[in-house]
Amino acid sequence: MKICSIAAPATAQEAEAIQDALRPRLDLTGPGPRDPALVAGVDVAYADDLLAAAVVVLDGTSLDVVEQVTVPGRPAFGYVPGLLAFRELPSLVDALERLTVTPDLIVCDGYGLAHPRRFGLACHLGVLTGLPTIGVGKTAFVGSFEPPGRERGSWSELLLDGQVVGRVLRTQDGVKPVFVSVGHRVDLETACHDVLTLTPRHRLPETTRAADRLSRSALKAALAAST
DNA sequence: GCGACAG
DNA sequence: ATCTTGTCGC
Repeated sequence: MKICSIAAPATAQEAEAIQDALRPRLDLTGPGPRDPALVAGVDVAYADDLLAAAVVVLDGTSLDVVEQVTVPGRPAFGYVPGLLAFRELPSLVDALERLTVTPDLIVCDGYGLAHPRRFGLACHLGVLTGLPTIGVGKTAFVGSFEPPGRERGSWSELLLDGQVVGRVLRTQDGVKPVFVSVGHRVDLETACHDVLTLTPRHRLPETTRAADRLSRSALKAALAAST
């Protein structure tokens, strides 16, 4: 699939300006894909100045792997809270371009609309690919919230500046909740529905679990090959 | 001014 | 993200 490449800012100020310039291209019109046929998970693993980006496409119903791609690379930007996209997206876009199928939804590690400038990694990847995207974060980043009920499916609003920017969602009874926010072309209700479909027995979506494992093994292989 | 801070 | 042993639970 063809994807717009991400700009390479030299400074944090430039990076923030790029986010502000792209934010108007966001499509927050719902509802987006409910029970998508093909769902992609993306992740990046690091070791010193090397990295491995991975994309895994799953069948939305069986959750079986349909296709997977890995790409070795170098971090394009330091880790700066709020600017994660500039660090991870260059390599992830490379990997996505090598995909032979087009996913109906991309599940990102991290945040989307729940972001200081309302343009987290999931939003950025959505604008670049034109595909529906959502963000699923493992830890708190921005926004305030009350803990959701302990049962799977319980959720509470993630509020930022008086606006609902996401949901804190319990994906399994008694486990730590995850932070769901929309990226592009999906509404929050649909995003949470899809996350629950992707978490039949674990806290994290099968897409992120698969992408995480793949990126780590690819990094290990790249490390061995460079020796 | 001082912390906090996705991955 | 990554560095890391044993340990509790399904």
